[in-house]
Formats: sequence, C-alpha cells, structure tokens
Amino acid sequence: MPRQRKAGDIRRAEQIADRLHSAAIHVLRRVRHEDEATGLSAPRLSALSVIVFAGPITLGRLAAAEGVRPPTMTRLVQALETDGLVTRATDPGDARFTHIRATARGRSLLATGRRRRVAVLAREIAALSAGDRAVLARAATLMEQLADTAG
Amino acid sequence: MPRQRKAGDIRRAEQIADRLHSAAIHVLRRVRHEDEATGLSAPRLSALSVIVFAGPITLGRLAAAEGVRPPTMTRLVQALETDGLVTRATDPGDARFTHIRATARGRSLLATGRRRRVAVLAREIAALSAGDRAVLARAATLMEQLADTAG
DNA sequence: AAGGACAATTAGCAAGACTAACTACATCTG
DNA sequence: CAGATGTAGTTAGTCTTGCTAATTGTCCTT
Repeated sequence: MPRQRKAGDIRRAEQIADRLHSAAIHVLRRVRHEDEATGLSAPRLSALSVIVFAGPITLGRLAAAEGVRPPTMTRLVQALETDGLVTRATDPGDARFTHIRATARGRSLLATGRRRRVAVLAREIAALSAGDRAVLARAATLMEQLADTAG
Repeated sequence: MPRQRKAGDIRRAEQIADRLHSAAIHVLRRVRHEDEATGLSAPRLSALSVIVFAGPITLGRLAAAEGVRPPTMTRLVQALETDGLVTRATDPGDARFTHIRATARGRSLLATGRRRRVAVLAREIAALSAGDRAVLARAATLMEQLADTAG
C-alpha cells in the first residue's frame, strides 16, 4: 500500500493547506475592523509592532521584515512620525542608515490596539475547551514554522 | 479563586489570539508570491474562488461573501470579465440582479493557482508528524468558527 | 400610475503597493 | 587621492483596492 498511502498523504496535506489558508484569510478579515479603532491602518499598525518589538531598526530591515519595498515603508514611517509614534535618527557612523524607534506614545498605542484586536478572538478562545485551546496554541507555532521554512 | 483563575484564562486566551493572528499574517505573506504567479491579485483570486465554488451568484451576495461593498465587487468582477474568467447575465425574472458565473478558463486558472499556492504549504505539512497534521486540520476548523462567531 | 425600495453601476477620493529614477553617502580601486 | 561602484533612503508617477455618495434601472405597493 505504499503508493496509495503516499498519494493519500499528499492529498490530505493539500486539503489541510487549503483549509488553513482559507481560515487564515477569514480570521484576519474578522479582526481588521477592530484594528481600525486605534486610528491606524493595518499596515501602519503592523509596522509599528515591528518597530516596538525589534527595537531601533533601519528602514531597509523594517521593509524586509514587513515584506514590502523600501519606498512603501518610507511612506508608512513618515505617517507614523507625523503622528508622533516613532522617531527617525541618522546613524552617526554611516549616514546612509536611518534608525527608527518607537516613542512612548507609539508603545502605548500599540499596547492598546493589541488588546482591542485580540480581545475579539480571545473571548471566543477563552470559551473553548482546554483541549481546543491547546490545539490552537500548537497550531500557531506550527504555522510560524511553515511560514518560515516553506520554500 | 474564581476571579484569579478567570483572569488567567483570559490572559492565556489573549496570548493564543495574538500568536494566532501573527501566524495567520505570516502564512498568508508566505503564499502571496505563489498566488501572483496566476497573474491575478489576491482580491481577484479570492472572488473567483467564491464564484467557482458558490456557482452562479449575484453581485451583492458575492460582495457580502468577500466582505467588501458592492462598488468594489463591481470593479473586481469587471476585471475578471475582461480577462474572460467570468460572465455576467441579467436575471430573467428580476432584471435588477446580475448572476456571475465562472468560465471554463476561470475554473482552470483557479485550479492551477490553488495547486501552486497549496503546494508550498502542503509539502511542509506532508513532512509533519500525523499528530501535527491533525492539530492543523483541527485548528483550521476552529479558526473558521472564530472568524464566523467572534463578535 | 406614482412612490418608494432595492440591485447594480458610476464618480470621485484616500491608502498602499509597485517600479524607475534620483540623492547622498561610503567604499573600493587604479 | 580621485573617480567608479555600490548601497540606503527618498521622490515621482502609476495602478489596484477600498470607501461613500449619487445615479440608473427595475420591481413592487399603494
């Protein structure tokens, strides 16, 4: 039965991949509106999140982390700077680099927004059985691995 | 201890929600480039997918299914129609409704794109243990429930 | 037959994504 | 040491996707 089993494995894996993809789309769509309550769009909020957690970071690295091109990140950072959420500083050793860091206000707004966003899902997750919560926790780890390593 | 235990549950649920949110973003980012190989943007591909699987569908229902407003869907459908992937037909009984259906070419392009997209994740998923695959399968179901019911 | 209700489209706007081209700076090399 | 090359970031211009408001066409109710 090795031939059939292998083909079956691949088919099953494809089905899981397809359902996971669809589920990811729907979960993100669900929380999108909550994010807007912070006054920041999803791309800005996501960029701010990286800036807060990755500490001071150059624009190029930030763009790569967010999966966008440098010009796109330039505008996102400009908007965040205008809102007083981040600051830019030229590298003293190599003036080509700009280091972006979050202000206290940026940190605080991110924390608030994060709470709001996750609250929607968290309420439902808290109502699940302990087993289902464990499944989701483990799945989150697996999905990060897939995202990192899939080639 | 009910108060403290409840607080702990919520914190744990929030952490899971946050990690799940992040994982969903990263998985989608990972497959985005594969989707582009079809020549269709993500919104168009997603709309086409609904049209293929939901059969003939009115524009309004399609817009609701995709979580966008009718004018946005009008333009997406126009683009798909220009590419010969869908057709529009006025309802014979009530001329206010437009029924959208996929062409053979639309179906075939979707199938190809789906295979490409899913192949990236499926290869990695197939390499997981049976237990981890089961976790992902169950998680996909749970995530769809969260997306539908979270309020 | 006129009025309101409803589906879809059109028009116009803002945000975000891209490429191409440009500036400023650093480094390497002849 | 000076010019060539390369690199980080920005600017300019375009396209797509979202939205709301307003319009068109159709149906139904009074």
